[in-house]
Amino acid sequence: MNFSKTLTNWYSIYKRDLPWRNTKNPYNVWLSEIILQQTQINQGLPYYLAFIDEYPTVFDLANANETEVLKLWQGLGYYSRARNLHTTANFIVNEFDGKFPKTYKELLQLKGVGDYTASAIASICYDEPTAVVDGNVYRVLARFFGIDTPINSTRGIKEFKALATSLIDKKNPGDYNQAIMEFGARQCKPKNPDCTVCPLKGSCYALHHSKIETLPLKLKKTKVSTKYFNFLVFISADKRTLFQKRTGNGIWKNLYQFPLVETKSELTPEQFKNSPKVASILKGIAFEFSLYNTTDIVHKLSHQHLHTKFWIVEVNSLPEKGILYRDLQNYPTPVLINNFIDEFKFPI
DNA sequence: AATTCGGGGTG
DNA sequence: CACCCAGAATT
Repeated sequence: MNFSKTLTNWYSIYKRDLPWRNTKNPYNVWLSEIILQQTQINQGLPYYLAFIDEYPTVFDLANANETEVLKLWQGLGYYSRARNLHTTANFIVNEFDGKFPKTYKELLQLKGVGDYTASAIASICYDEPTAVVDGNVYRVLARFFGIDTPINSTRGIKEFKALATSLIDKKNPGDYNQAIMEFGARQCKPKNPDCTVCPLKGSCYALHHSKIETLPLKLKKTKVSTKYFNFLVFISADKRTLFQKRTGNGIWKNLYQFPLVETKSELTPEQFKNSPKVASILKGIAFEFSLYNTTDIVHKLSHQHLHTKFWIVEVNSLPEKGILYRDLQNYPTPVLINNFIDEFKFPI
C-alpha cells in the first residue's frame, strides 16, 4: 500500500473525535485552524468551544469588539491571532456578505491566514488539493523520505511543500491533510515514537538508517533575552487601581497591565524608587511603597525571560482616573498579570 | 533571510 | 533545561 493510502487508512481508525472534524462550515474550520496555529489540540480545544459558544457565526464575531475577543483569547498566547481573527471576521461580513472565499488563493488574502491555513481551509471545506505543511508534516516527511534539508530554510520550505503537494490524495485532500498531521501528532511523535507499531515502518528511511532522533533537521535556536519589568499596583481608598492598555507593536499588544516601568538591569528598591521614571509617575502624590514579591517572578516566554517585580503603591487618591478592582477581570491581560491578580486578591 | 510574536507540555 | 506545537507577519 502506498504512503498516502496507508495514512488515510490509519486515520480512519485512530483519528480523534474533534468538534471541527464534524463540519465543513468554513467559519468553524477557519476558527479551529487559527486557534491551533503553534498550539497543541489539548490547549486549543477549550478555546474553540468557548469561541463557538460565544460567537456561533462570523457575524457574531464581527459584532464583538476587539477587547471582548482578546478577553476570550486570554491565556492562549500569540495575540495577533485574535486581533487578526476579529479583523478578518469584519472583512468577511462587510466585503463578502459573511461568506468565506472558496479557493486557496483567495483565502491567502485574509489577515492571519498563511500558506498552511489557506491550504487547510481550501482542502477541508472545498476539496481543493492544496497540501498543508505544518510541524507534523515536516517530521513525517523528513523521516519517511530521509530528507535532511533544514525545515526552516527557504529551500526546505519549498522542498517540503512540493513533496507534500505531490503526495496529496486529490479525491479526498481534506482527509489526507488531516491524516498526515494526526499521524505526526500521535504516531510519528517528536520524541520516542513507537516505531514497532507504525504502519509505515517497512519503508521508513529514518527508521532503517537510525535517524529518527535527528530528523527533521532544524537550524539555529532562538536566543532568549532577559527583561526587567516593574509593575506599579496602585491601591486607593476608593477601591480603584490604574490599568493601562498596551500600545505599540510589541508583545501583548492591546492587552492591559498595571503601569509598567522597564529597567535595563535589576535595581535595588532604593534605586528603583529614586529613578526618574518612577519619580515622574508619582510626582506630587503621597504614597506608601512596598514590594509584593521579594524575589523576582520569572515569566518565561519562548524568546524572553521577564524578571518581574510587583510594587504596591498605596495612595489616598490616584494620579488619574482608575478602574474599580472588581472590573479588573473584564480586561484582557497577559498570564503574568492575571496570575498576580488571582494571587493578590484585591479587597473588592 | 532573520526575527518576533505566548504559553503550555514533554522528556 | 531544550525542544515542540495544525504558523503568520514583520523587518
